[in-house]
Amino acid sequence: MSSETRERILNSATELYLRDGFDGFSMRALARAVGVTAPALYRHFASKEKLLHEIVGEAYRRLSAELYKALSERTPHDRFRGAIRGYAKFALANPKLYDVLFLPPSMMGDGVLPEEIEGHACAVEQFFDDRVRECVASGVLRDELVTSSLWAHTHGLVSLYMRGHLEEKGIDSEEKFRDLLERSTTRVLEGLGGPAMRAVTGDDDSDAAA
Amino acid sequence: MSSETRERILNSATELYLRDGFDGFSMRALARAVGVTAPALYRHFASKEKLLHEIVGEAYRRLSAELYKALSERTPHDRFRGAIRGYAKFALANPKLYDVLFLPPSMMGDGVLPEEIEGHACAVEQFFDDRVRECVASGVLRDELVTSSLWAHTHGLVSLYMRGHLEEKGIDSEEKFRDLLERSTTRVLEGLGGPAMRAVTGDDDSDAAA
DNA sequence: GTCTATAATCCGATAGAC
DNA sequence: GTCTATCGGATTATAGAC
Repeated sequence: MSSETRERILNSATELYLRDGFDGFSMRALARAVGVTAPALYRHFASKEKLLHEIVGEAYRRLSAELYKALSERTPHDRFRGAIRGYAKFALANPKLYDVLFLPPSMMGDGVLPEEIEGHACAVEQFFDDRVRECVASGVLRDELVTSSLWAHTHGLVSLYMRGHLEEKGIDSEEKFRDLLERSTTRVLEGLGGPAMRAVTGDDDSDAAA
Repeated sequence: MSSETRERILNSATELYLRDGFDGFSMRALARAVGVTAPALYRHFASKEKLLHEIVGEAYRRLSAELYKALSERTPHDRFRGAIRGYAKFALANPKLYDVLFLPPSMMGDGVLPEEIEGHACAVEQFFDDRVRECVASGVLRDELVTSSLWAHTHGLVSLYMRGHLEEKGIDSEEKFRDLLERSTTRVLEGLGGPAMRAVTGDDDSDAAA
């Protein structure tokens, strides 16, 4: 039963953290939300900072679980597209936890993040690197450099959607967003440029000829 | 003289905001920086919240100023690339101000954002729409739908860089980031796919043939 | 318009009873 | 494991003298 209370604290803490930020987050308000008194929280977490670090760890754990599902796909391209879908699925299913992964550093406290969390972050990046690398090997992607471009495109779309910046363009439901993500990813892979694009970028960027 | 003092407060406030972020910002620290005492600030701003709203307005003003510089370029494509550069330039020069433009509204204080700020946000989106539209008209971009893809790609890259997620890939300076942004944008316009891409996306996505 | 002084509130964390 | 009580400190904001 002890871990059940811990879980309840952690859930409320995640919500409060994303609403109030690191400094705005208060152990007292958390205690009120959970329905206990403040000192009781210190039976489960050594300090405010430690508690918040656990939230970040949980976020990475859930994201990783979703990503690794893509490994059951059969081709590099399917695993790569599956990874993007899993990434977005995690973000839409856990919007607050997703926000945690990209919160401004100023809201993550003064101290440095524990090594365990840094490890989780590296693992996610490595996962995407691996997906891209095997796509390059099979000729589906141009080169390893596209990892940044694709991650940026995916994270950017998710981020804009979750903050309502795509509503003016008619993207007002998860279904429409998933459709946009699929079509936008395909377009990015094929090129956003129109018929006149080659003339514009072909002669002043050596990367185009490589 | 009265508005001059106000300006001095606002400048220091912006600076402190850039250093400490939304939560770390304190009226007392601001008073110390300006060289007056805290109560004096309340002669010029009704509350901390009102003062911070003015800072958000300042953020949009700086972003817009950077964006509009791109209008002096001579072709739609140059104006569009210039807009992306200006967007990133603002973000790198004012990282904390950039963050606030994408923070959930719940973290911007209790009340609703002033209408003036909402107007600024819409103006920025309209600006990007216009840049894409004239690129479509001149055949440099495929269609208006790429606005989301390009904004997402740019915002995503900036966001990943500012949170240190690109350091493992050797992007550890603003100069390297600007170079990555240029190359990644060009690649996205031309397509990230390799020689085998058409076979993968050509038959199960009708958008490819359009 | 700025100051000193202060009210009122909130915070993280701990001690010790139960 | 949770409680009451409390320390030491921070904050926003106000009152009233000058």
